[in-house]
Amino acid sequence: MSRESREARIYQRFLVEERERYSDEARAQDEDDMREWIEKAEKRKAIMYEEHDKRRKKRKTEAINESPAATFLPEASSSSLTQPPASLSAPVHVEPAPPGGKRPSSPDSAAQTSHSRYAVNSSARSPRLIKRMPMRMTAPDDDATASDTRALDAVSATATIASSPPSAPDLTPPTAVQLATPPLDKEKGADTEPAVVAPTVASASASNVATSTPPDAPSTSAPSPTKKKKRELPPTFLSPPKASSSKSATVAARPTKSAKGAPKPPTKREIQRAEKTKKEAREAAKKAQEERESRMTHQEYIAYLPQKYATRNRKSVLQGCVFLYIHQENKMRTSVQSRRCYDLMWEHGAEIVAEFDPERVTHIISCKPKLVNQTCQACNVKTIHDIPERIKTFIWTWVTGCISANRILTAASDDNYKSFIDRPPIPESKKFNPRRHEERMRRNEHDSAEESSEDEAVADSKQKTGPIPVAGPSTVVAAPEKDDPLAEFYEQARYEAEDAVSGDEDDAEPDVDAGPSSKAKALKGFQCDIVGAHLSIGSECVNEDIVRKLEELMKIHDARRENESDKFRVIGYRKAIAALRRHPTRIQTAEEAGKLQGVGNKTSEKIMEIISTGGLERLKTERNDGVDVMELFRGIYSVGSTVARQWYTLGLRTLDDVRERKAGIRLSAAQEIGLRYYDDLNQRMPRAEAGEIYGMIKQRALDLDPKLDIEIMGSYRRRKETCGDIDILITRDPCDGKTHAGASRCLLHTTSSYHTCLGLLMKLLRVLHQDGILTEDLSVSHGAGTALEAKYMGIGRRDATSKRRRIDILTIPHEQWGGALLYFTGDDIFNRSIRLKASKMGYSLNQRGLYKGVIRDPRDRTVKLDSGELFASRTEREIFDALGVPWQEPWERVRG
DNA sequence: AGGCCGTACTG
DNA sequence: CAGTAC
DNA sequence: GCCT
Repeated sequence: MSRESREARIYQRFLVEERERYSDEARAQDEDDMREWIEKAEKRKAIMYEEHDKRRKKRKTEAINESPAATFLPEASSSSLTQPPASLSAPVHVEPAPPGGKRPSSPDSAAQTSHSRYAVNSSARSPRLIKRMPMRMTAPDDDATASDTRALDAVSATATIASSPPSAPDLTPPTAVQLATPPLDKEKGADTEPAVVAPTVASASASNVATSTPPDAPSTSAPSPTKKKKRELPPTFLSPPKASSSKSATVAARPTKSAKGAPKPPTKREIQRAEKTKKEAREAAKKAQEERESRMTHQEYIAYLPQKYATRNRKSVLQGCVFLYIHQENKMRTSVQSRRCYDLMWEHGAEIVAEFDPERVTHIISCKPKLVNQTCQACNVKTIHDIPERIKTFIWTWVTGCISANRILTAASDDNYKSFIDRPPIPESKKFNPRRHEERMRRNEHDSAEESSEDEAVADSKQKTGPIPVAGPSTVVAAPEKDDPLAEFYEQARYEAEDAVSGDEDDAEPDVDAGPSSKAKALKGFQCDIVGAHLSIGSECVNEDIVRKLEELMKIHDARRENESDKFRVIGYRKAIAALRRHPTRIQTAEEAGKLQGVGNKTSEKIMEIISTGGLERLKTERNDGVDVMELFRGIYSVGSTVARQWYTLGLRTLDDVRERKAGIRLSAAQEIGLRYYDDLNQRMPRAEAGEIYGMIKQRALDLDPKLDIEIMGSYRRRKETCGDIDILITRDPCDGKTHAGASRCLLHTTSSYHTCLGLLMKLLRVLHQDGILTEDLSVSHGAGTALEAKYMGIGRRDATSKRRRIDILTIPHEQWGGALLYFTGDDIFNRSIRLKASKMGYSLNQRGLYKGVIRDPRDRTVKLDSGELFASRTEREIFDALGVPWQEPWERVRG
């Protein structure tokens, strides 16, 4: 009550102040803009989804008919170049239909209409509108592509006009700013979105529930606290997968309980020590347990499950299912992953069998896609079609999907078809529903009505929401909800995460009884731990010739990129090269090279060859013009290896080919911009210029709100002599009740003050466009209009005479300053390294901060079953300390 | 043999 | 979802 | 590619 009302009061004051700055007329205009903006955005999004869906389906069917082919062809370009004859001479912006004309007509017409609309837009807009009203959407929303014109469009358009008149449309295509739908249209968006009035530090800690809630109706009227806050924590969101692992049946005592019961009174140190001994005992037991388990066969482990979980209640999500799990492992042992999968399935109520029994098995779960052979083998059938239709075949992600949705997913309700192994398409449409119903009836005799009657798709959206990480000051640990069924799980996760740190802290604490303090804790071997790694970088490298050759080789692999492993090969090369660059003395022998971190056998052999012969055979044999062309194409912003190869395969060889849209290629808005300023954007700018542009932007931002915190990051912050782009980070201390965000949806609907809805970033962009500092936009994050966290990516320049430069602007919640700074300062290798270390220590590091207690899907580590809890993020140093990484100034973080 | 950073926008 | 970027 |  008190917090809400105080926030409301603060917000009221904020409104009053804001109102004073606006004339009635201006406000009315802004309100219109905003309303219109929201409507259009929602409509457009709907259309886009629809279109996209259609297109995807179409493409799918096409793909089947067409041969894959498209490998790297060294020559034979000329023939394909001449293939679409008409197009080459045709006026540039008339796009030739793709060969075969499979696509709907939209592309061509879209390109044209958007051009013409561009003209209309820019001329029809009254000067006043252009000036203070970039949100205006004049374009009718008739076709998906053209309706891209929006938001900043007007502003960027004006800027573009200056440089090249619309009469040459081929040179100045519209700046298709993609100011996509604001998060407003998602329930979720509105909720997670921080309020204009962010809770103060104190109030944040006072509420242990989720994040700040936007002050509902700031004034009196009927506040509707009902629907919004429903979601705090879905009753049974997901379950502790990890829990099982630590649950060694032998270790009965649940340390979590005591931890929960005894909050703070005893000194921190005492608790830590007590926990440490407990933890050690636990760990020993756990390890022994793991050891035993790993020696079991799959069959044995499955048989052992009931015993392992004898003392625990099982969840019911998967109740009634009988799973056969398909894996690729040696039958005599079980891997950790498989065991975790078994655990998870069992814990959620599934029965598991080791051998296929068509009478019993209801689902076949494959640990990964495409294990058709293994599946057939396990089921003792010839083809996958011989498996009775009633038995569903899914891949593992389906299981985690079911668990987080808390229901059995079906192909009908879940369009994630990837979760399903390809089976004859018939059952899906026709027989599926009745059968599903029938099945459901059978397996849910007990908990009946509610489940079977529900519309799954709808139910899904209700339940999906996960727990929201507490974004408070990192020192505050929110207590889990008393009646939250997952409380104990969170507690467990937290406890385990602390294990990871406490060891490190021991090292720092002199008083702890010597003993096992420095156990295995000190994780090492991470690039980020090496202090002074940058020192040998600045000067010209003594191994430059070697590096050159290896870089060549890397580029070749980069260009080829036929499969996933090529990607990692490139990363491997990059690391080796970085190590070589850092090495201060001339490499003399292969052994010497091999000692470097990141340089292995293969590379040291190559190095040896270079040293002795001065060249690399491999370079000569592998090199072809494809590599050069791919490199050329990839220089275009937003063109990556895939597109570059596509174009090459289509016969394109030069940028002019691209400009002329040979072979009917189409460019995205960003690619078009990237192409237009190809030369500018591929050139690094002198450090001084970056500083100047930063200064100009900072000035304008401070004009809007003097209390902003603004910092330049990236290579500038690392003190590089030249900068590839300009990264600017903006935040604002919410201590006075204001933030840099705009109003959230609920405010928009409960007040009539739409003008306040424009977040700082939006306002700033407007100004920068007006002043000609920003000239084009590449992408603007959804939250730019309203959210605390938003990212802008675009192009700008110091003045009309200088080159165009990449500019990124980021706004973030104040408490994430450290995490964001760390991340956007880099460099790349340092980031990877420090994140890897975090992950190995049981944390997760991202641009928002360091999280602990993150639970990942044992199968797919990128899937988080629990997003964890913010652990440190206020300052960079806080994060370094938590990870045991020695402090390094930004310019000391250079690794590549 | 299995990893290799983690997240967001576009279309 | 794939591709791209940071 | 490299590393565990």
